[in-house]
Amino acid sequence: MVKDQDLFCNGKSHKMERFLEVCLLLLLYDELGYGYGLIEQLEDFGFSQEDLNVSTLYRTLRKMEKENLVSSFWEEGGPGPRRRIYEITDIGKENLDQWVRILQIRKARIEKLINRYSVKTGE
Amino acid sequence: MVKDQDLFCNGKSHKMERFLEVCLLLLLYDELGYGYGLIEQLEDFGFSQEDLNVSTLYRTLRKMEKENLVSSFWEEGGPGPRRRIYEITDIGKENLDQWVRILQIRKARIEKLINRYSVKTGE
DNA sequence: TAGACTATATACATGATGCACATAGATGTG
DNA sequence: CACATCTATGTGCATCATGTATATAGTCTA
Repeated sequence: MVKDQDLFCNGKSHKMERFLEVCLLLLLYDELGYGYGLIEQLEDFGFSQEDLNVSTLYRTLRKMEKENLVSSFWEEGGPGPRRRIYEITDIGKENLDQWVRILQIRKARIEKLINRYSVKTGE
Repeated sequence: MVKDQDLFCNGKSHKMERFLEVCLLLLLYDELGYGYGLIEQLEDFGFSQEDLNVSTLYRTLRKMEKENLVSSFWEEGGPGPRRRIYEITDIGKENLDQWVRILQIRKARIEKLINRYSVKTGE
């Protein structure tokens, strides 16, 4: 019983479909970024270091580039291993705008459900 | 360009992971229900008739029963084809409670992102 | 009795994500 | 110099939730 609850509340259920993608767009809207470096910045959006899957991060960035939401280039002469620097495109900015609208709808739907539940359980 | 936008905003992107499941738990928390009949009630939670996938609905209910979140029985002597009536279990109620907590976290994360975006775009 | 409607369900495909592992250059240490 | 460690990027396979298409079967109505 306790085991199942633990499993259920282990943080994996907190994931939201394509939320990472939107966060990345917003971060890159501010400034250039590269995969490994974005990990820290993602903590602000509720992604813990353990939570966040590095493979998913890189895969997502590559996918976003295929869809022309971001573009990338190799950093010249920085310290350490070379970095692929990402930059948001105009299409990416439009896309972000649409995502925010979608998230507003999601938020409203969640709010409605929470309210209906709290009414039932006696506020 | 317009085609891509249409594709992006066609409602499919409004889906939220396992949100249907939580809505079903809440509806069955109120009263007994059966698959086909629940479709109408789901409109309250932002599922349009077109949107909502009947296969997904039935599949989800069966899955929930396997996990002992709901139990079911065949209706006796009602009108029309026989209905499988679903009922929430105690485990289902606990589960719903946990889901609501998760949704509160999701909501907070979405809010934070929306706020950061609107600050950037000039409120 | 033929067709439409109600109702439930399965088979196959897709898309997002997680886990494990591969690669490779940079840096530090004995 | 040799070796381990850290930074950084990526791929292959598995899983999970969902969508599409289709199957089945009883009921109601013209």
